[in-house]
Amino acid sequence: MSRVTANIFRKYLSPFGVTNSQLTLLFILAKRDGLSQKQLSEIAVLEKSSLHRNLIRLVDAGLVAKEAFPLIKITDEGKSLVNEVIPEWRKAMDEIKSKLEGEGLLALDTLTDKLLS
Amino acid sequence: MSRVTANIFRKYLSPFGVTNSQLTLLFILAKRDGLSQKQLSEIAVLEKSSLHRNLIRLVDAGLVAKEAFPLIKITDEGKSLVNEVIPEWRKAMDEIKSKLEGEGLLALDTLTDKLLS
DNA sequence: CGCATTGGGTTGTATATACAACTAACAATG
DNA sequence: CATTGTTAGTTGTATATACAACCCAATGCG
Repeated sequence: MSRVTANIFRKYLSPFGVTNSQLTLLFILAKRDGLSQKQLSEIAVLEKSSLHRNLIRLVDAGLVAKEAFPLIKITDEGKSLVNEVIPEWRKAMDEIKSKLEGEGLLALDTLTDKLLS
Repeated sequence: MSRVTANIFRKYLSPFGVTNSQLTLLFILAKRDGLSQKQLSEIAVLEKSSLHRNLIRLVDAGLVAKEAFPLIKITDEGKSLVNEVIPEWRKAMDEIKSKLEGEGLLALDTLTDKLLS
């Protein structure tokens, strides 16, 4: 299920040049800017080293800035991107939800049955 | 959500020395042995190159054999492992389900709201 | 005041994953 | 029969992720 949903997100997000994880971080910063890596990693449920490396890519892309180190801030460019992406992100969520619901209320049960029957 | 669930699986599976993905493949082969990589990759929704590399690790671990190449077969050791692991795997699933249900019927909605509010 | 402890951040390493490019082998058709 | 075309499998590369080990700074306590 992780792979299926990640594939759907990727399909909708790739035109924007951001990955699934990167967008999650941008969403968090767009809502509450100026977090430490520690805080970000807790909110995103992302190991601190993984977060660290994601940030490198976001800074390289100019979507996030470490100027106020140790605080992490989203740039104006990052904010614009978030706003542009949201409609496509919603489409991805809709596709995921219909896929999950289409296969029974809790797709996990179905998967369990299929795997362990 | 992918990270949260992967972490739960990892917690229960690590004592057995298999990863989440590897176990999925073993489950599939335990149910229907002797598949081509192509078939396996379709069933597991796993890109063929990713599958290829997972198989290398499974073969190294002696859980899967490529003797009947191009058919992939689970070894007796692999089958035993699957049987040993299933109870722990169920515990992981239970923990995941209670986490999902505990946060509202479709946790995805909650997540959406949290992220985009 | 100095040493120890703690905690955030960084780096090393292994696995996971996808996409793209390639190879090899088999098939179909002129 | 040879050339072409398709397809499974492999390899190259970039990102994602976790865990473990580290470093460095700040703080606390003897």
